[in-house]
Amino acid sequence: MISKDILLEAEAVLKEYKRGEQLFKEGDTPRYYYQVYSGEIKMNNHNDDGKEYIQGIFDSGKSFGEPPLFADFKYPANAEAITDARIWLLPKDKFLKVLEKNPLIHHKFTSTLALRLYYKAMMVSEISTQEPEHRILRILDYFKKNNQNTTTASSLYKIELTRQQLADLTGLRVETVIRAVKKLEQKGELLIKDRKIYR
Amino acid sequence: MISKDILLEAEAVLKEYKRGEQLFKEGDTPRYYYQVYSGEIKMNNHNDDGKEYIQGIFDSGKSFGEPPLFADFKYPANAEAITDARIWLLPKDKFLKVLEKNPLIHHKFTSTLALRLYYKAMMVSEISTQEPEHRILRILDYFKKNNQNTTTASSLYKIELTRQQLADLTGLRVETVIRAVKKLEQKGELLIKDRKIYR
DNA sequence: TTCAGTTTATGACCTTGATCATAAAGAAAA
DNA sequence: TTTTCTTTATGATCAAGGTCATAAACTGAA
Repeated sequence: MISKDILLEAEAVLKEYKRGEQLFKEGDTPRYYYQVYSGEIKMNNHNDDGKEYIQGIFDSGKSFGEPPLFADFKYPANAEAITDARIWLLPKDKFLKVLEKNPLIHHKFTSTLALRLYYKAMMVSEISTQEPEHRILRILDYFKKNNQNTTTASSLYKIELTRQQLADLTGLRVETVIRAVKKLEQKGELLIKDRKIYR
Repeated sequence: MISKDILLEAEAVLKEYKRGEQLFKEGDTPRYYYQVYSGEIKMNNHNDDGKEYIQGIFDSGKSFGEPPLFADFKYPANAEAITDARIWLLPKDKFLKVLEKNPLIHHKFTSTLALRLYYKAMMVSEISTQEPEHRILRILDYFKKNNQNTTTASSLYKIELTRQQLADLTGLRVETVIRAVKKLEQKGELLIKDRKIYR
């Protein structure tokens, strides 16, 4: 995340996207650094018959799509607005200059990449070896740990994801997620209130 | 990858490991930067009933296990010697100092992380949405692209992986890989000579 | 307050890749 | 040059999760 003043100084612009609009697609050449000002963005892939895999969901303050700026490759996934959103766009060369001038910011990005790698290593291992309930608990715990408002000291965390999103994040089908979530509720591993999942 | 003279200057030591020996395991606190001098190392996870997932295989010149040094988390996977190996070990703090003093090296690592993220994004999407033959071709092409000796201009690349390793990299079973590989040979997508796969 | 769209829910059936068993070919070690 | 271990191979069976169909609950816009 780059602070507003540095973004402005580097001449970043705030662009609006409508719900469902695509920011870039798999295979595109990366030209900008993207940082969410408001709204939610997802990065995803589709296989030939349309099945979706969600690589990540990014909200206020989060950046996305930087990796190819560091290593010079095409986008491996699409970016799409989940809700109406406003996004900071900073051209690639200006972004790299900001990093050069600010070693601390550079270090922050390296650390962000490391954390994303952790998430992906976890997910790919879960998806390739674990069964539905295990996968779901894992991702719920991950979201809880990383999005838990530290002020909200409640031990119960509300999952702000639909069953479909949960499915597309874990490589499962909606029906499977629905059934697994119910099973997990019976086992006391989570709570369902007003159709929302709490963990 | 850090050059030999910088490694020596930072007082890195060369440690020997026997085939099958473990360098560190999931959950351990990271203390060193690791770089392969000779031999091969794999990073992997096991689920409760022993099924393995291989996160990556690293040979001469490659480093591994750095992400947790940048963002301060425990190892998400084990590291194990596939063959007898000699590995450079550099204590975490000395490694970070090397990066501070050498922005170019720091940038190189950021770029390495970005590339690994690309690999993982590709694999997790493949594993969660694509069928066996597709997954296998994808990883074969990835290895071909990234390990192809540029001098060996031959368009045929020899895969130096067993069917079992291919299975553990793609979340499949050996039998499935064997059958899929044969199917792919029939379709002319690859070649089998002396049990080795060429693509 | 009706209507369209989204999300959750549930049952029946099916398909793919896992599992299990067994064996042969190669490679490595004794 | 046997013996042991690893790797590849192949058939039979099974089960988990996908697929399909249908519907109810909820949301939000007209």
